[in-house]
Amino acid sequence: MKKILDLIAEQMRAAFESCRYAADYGKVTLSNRPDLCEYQCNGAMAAAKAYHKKPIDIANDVTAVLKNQAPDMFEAVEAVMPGFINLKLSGEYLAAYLDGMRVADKLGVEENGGGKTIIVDYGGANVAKPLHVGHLRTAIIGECIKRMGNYLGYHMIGDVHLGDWGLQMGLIIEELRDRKPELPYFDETFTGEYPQESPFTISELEQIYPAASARSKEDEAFKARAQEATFKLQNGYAPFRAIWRHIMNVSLADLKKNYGNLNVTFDLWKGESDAQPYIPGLIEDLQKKGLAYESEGALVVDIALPDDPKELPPCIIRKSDGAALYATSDLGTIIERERDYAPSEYIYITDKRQELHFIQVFRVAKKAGYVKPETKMTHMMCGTMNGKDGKPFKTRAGGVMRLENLIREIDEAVYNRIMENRTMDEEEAQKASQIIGLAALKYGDLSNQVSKDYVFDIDRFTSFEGNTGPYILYTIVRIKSILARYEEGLAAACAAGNASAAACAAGNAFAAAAQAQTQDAAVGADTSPAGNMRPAQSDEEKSLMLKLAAYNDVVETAFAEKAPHKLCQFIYELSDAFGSFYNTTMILKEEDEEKKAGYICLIRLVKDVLESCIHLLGFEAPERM
RNA sequence: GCGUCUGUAGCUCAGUGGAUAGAGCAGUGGCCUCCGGAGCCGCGUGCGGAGGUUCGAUUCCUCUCAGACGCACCA
Repeated sequence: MKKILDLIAEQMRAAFESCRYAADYGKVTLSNRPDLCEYQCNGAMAAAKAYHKKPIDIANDVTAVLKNQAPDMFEAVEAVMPGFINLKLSGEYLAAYLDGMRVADKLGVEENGGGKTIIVDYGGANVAKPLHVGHLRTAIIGECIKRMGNYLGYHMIGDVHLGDWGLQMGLIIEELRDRKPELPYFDETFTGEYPQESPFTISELEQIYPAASARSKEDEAFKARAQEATFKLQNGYAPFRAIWRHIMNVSLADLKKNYGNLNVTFDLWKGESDAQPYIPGLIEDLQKKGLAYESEGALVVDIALPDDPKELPPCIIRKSDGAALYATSDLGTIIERERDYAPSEYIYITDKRQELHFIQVFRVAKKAGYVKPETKMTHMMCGTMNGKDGKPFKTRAGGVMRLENLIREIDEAVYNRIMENRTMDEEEAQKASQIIGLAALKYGDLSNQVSKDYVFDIDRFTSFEGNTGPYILYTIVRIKSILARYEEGLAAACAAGNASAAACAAGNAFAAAAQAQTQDAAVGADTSPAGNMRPAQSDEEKSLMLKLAAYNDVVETAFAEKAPHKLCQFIYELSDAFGSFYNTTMILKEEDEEKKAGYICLIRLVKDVLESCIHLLGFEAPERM
């Protein structure tokens, strides 16, 4: 469906043109004075200079034409000093637009992605190290970007891009040697098949790594052994490769579980190790192209561009000891991705501290021609998650908070809130706490601008009041409850025989449609015949309807600007508009059945839009809370 | 030193080249013969500072102050 702003702007542009002004002045925006109008055009003021006329005269010319040109579209078209053109949409037009949304695929959001492939690199977990709060933001934001892109018709490929090739592997191997020297991996004379069974469980692994890491800081000899082991692993030493595969298997299963708990999934579980085969060729190629040269013993590539304000440090491709590093492996990964997917855009989502690294990698990739000039390469820089003290979030003891523990704390906080106010059986309360807790966590994060640091406040995020995830869910649950009662009412009326046959049929069909609606509200369209949208009867209803009509625009903008917080802001405003409407309108008590059906139709669309949005954000609503 | 990001209400955050800069929390007052009151409706204070561009700047530009982060062999 066309966006409502575009539909209005089409009329506005035509009106400017028929008054012999350039159509470009007919830009229409949402009003920033809702007390005066719903939409506005400021083009008359911009045009005043070009045509040497008073803005208000231009505005008057245009409004006169517009009124005749689209009499059914507007309830009011006004020219106001100094030259604003203020618009109010007609109730009929708005209702018809919402009816269109209701039955449209994806509630009227157009798929303009054209199936273009976009690779989203997010997550960035390290194998054998537990996920901690530092991994939270990128995972949540990346998942949302991926979902929005898919919804808009892009082919999004999410890659977790694991840190699976570093020193931590050598540390684990050597620690394992000391703990279990009897294992065949450490017997140099062993010639048989290495066991399929892993020599450690995930909980052992989680114990081994921190121990080894701590030890390496004090024990130089141990650290040297670990470095040696890492080197051997990277050069294909079979026993260590076997251990590495065990580490990978055990750790990956655990990571999948933990990301799963966050409703975060990846299409690819690639890692730095996958880039290794490309590195020798990469280095050779960069040298052959004359881009890489030796500097202070290392191999580097200059990345300067003519209009740089200041010279940027070159990108190091190979250390003076001959080892590859971060940038090298990211470039190797790009080569593989170009070969396998040739995406039209890359989106990397990481902590903002890596900005320089990505500037370097992007420039080398473009300069060497690994990535086409027109391919977009975007680095979404995330701010850090701080505690209430404004410093990076830590546990009470001052350590790094594990993600699992953070989630547990949130779920507990939500559980306590539920139990304060509701009686709910234990099992349902636990389940609801997890669903609501995830919403609290994700909404708390996503409602902030990506690039900014933000304060993580458990009490605020898990509050059921104000601009929070739980409040959004609460709105959805209330609507569900009303819809369920409406269905019951129809069924009861039918059974009692005091309703028309048509109403009964409508009721049954409505119930069937409700039943058929899938969990994935993001694609559901309302095909129930339970009445159509009706023109708004009150200011509250009109505001709600106007807000709904902005849905497709909001989703498009949120993705284009890579700004999930705009989606959050939208659903908060929509929930708020629903709250006002609900408070002033008796829905189920309405005696006029057609009117009532219209209300139901409206709130059902509100629910569908809200559910669709939270699905894009990456969480779901419970049935009750 | 250089660079990037960020300074908006007591706190946490939105926002725009245009009319009176918005929410939530906290504080305070009101609304239930009513569909979930975990709701709704009121009430106060603010664009770090100084210049410039513009008919109009919180928004764009320059300078300045403050904070966070980054500046070649970690990832």
